[in-house]
Amino acid sequence: MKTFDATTPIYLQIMDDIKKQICAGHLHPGEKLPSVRDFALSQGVNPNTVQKAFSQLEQSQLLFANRTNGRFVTEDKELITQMKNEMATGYVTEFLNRMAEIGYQKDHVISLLEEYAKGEDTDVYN
Amino acid sequence: MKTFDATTPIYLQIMDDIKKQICAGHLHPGEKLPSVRDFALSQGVNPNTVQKAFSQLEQSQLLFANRTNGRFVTEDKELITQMKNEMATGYVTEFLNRMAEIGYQKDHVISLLEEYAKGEDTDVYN
DNA sequence: ATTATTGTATTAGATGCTTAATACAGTAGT
DNA sequence: ACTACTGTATTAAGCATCTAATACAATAAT
Repeated sequence: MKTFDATTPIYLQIMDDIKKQICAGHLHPGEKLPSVRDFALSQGVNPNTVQKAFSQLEQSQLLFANRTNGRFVTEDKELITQMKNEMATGYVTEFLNRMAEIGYQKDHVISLLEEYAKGEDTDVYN
Repeated sequence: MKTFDATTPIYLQIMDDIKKQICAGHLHPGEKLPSVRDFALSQGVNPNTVQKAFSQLEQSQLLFANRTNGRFVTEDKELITQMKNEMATGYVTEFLNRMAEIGYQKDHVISLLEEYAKGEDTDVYN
């Protein structure tokens, strides 16, 4: 049972979660996903909402479906690393843009980040 | 005439824009804002949408309204710097969380950022 | 005083997201 | 063959957002 941000469509948040889990390696290439119904149950949302998220991820080749066998993560590792890079650069540019919009130039941003990096270090992967 | 993200309510985007402009110093304490109608016209949205955004910013003390004289930016500079800090730390933590979620620990993030910082430097303020 | 401009309120309709309740088709497991 | 599970599709309802068209109240400008 996850909590969702009320200001963003749930199906988009589900898509984002799955993409992140694939990027992070928590979902492996070829791995089977829960069924639409099970996933909906576990997230506390309607199966239709999950179906919408899954089918859109399928359109972008990240998932593929066997008619009655279930849905699986793509086995195209190249596609996955590509997506990971795109998401990373997207986050970076969005972050720098936002910081610039409120008056922080890049030097300040980096100093700020270095402080935060010293603070805690709760990384598990890599 | 701005462009809005189709996946986020317009009134929230307007609120965010104004908050950023106040943080960046593009809108000064006590400065008068365009009228609801003018602002709506300039942004290509409905006056009701602007009214919603403005009135919510008023609730958080960032703006105040004179019944028929218009709307103005708060003159509480302390409040503004406080908001700026909150937004900055919010952006930083959100950014680091996102990067961690896709498998980048903080060391990598900083290296990445330093590359981007070298690339371009289009800062105008500070 | 009159006019124009301000914020504010109301009603109605269109659209997208979400839920709910079903139903159908294909296939793995038995 | 039968059962259970899979993805998929459809219809209806509720809700928030957005737009549109007005209207009212208060005041600055004239």
